[in-house]
Amino acid sequence: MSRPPAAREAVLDAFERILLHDGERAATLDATAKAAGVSKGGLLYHFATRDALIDGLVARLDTLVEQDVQAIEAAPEGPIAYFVRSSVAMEHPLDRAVVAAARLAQGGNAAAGRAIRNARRSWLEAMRRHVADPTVALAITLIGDGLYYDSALHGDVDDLGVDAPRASEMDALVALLERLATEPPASE
Amino acid sequence: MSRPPAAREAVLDAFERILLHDGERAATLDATAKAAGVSKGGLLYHFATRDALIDGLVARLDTLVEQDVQAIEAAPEGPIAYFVRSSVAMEHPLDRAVVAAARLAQGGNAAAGRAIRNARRSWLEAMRRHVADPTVALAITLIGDGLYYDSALHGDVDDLGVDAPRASEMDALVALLERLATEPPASE
DNA sequence: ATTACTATACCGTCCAGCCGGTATAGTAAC
DNA sequence: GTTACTATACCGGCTGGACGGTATAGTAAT
Repeated sequence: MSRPPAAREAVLDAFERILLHDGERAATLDATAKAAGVSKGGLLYHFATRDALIDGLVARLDTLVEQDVQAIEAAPEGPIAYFVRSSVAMEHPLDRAVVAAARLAQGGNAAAGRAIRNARRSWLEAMRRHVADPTVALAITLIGDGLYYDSALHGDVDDLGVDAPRASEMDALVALLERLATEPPASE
Repeated sequence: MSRPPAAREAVLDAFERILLHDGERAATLDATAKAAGVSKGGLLYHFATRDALIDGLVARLDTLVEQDVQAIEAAPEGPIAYFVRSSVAMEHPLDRAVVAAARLAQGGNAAAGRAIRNARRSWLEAMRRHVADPTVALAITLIGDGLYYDSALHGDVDDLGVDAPRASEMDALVALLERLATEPPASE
């Protein structure tokens, strides 16, 4: 084992970045290699096919989701606040990986689809563990999905402006959901 | 006008269908023409460029959204139930157009992005008109987005199975949201 | 005669994947 | 401690096919 691979992670980062910013159509091998500062041959050394590249990103997502579920359990501000707020934080590696994988899943890639479904299931289960009313747990995860969807519509990180929830709206939303979670399951 | 155009709508339908089912990468001019049962020349007769095709779909979405907002106001089951339930009905022309446009928006198309933002704004405004608490209105539209996002992850119409909300869950969700909407704005 | 197409051939560009080559570093015989 | 070899990491040019778009000649409904 002679040289540590420098290109591998750089390629994965670049692929993710292009998927976020410009969509799947733009995420070609050439564009990815260029953005990673790697030759095309170098890219293909690590990922022999485009599908292998996708698999690499999916593997990264899987581990990040696992970590996130643990973070939800351990969050000092509580699981609901942590989950809802983290669904709009597009600087976090997890959120970037989720949106990138979602783009690939929508392009028909099976592995990416499986990874996204797995993530959603993990989150729903985590919420169910902390919220008595399963309907409230469902509502919370759906709101998380909605926030992801919105974030994903603005390729750019800046200008979340017009329709993305403002800070005060997010505060009110978190407060509403936490109130619902502590209330008795109420009328059925 | 000597002959009514038969291919135009067929092309738009096919383009939408491929976008839903296989993603933007698959929605090429050749594939669209073939799926519409139209020659490539015939497609290009109506839509001179790929962007023109997208504009056609965007225009269709705009009118459907306008109609939907009126339907929300007039819905006999109430605006909330109508809005939430219609966000998972992927057989409706509106929902198909929304998801198709979302795919294009994520690919970086500006017109599609504008149309999606316009739709979201229209729905949020409609909910605000019918729900006293603006935070509840926001939560409802986010849940709508989340349901769209989920639907969009299954390219297929069938097999919404595993993680899509079941009928009973949807009933409970609608009941929860309607309870929230009629309750006083509560603790602030 | 105008409109709405079909069918086919073609062009330049882009893309996925392949391949021959190179650079670097560790291994080990002598 | 130099020589010989191997493995890993990467470069960059190439090819065949697909894609967006153009062009043209012809057909059929109104």
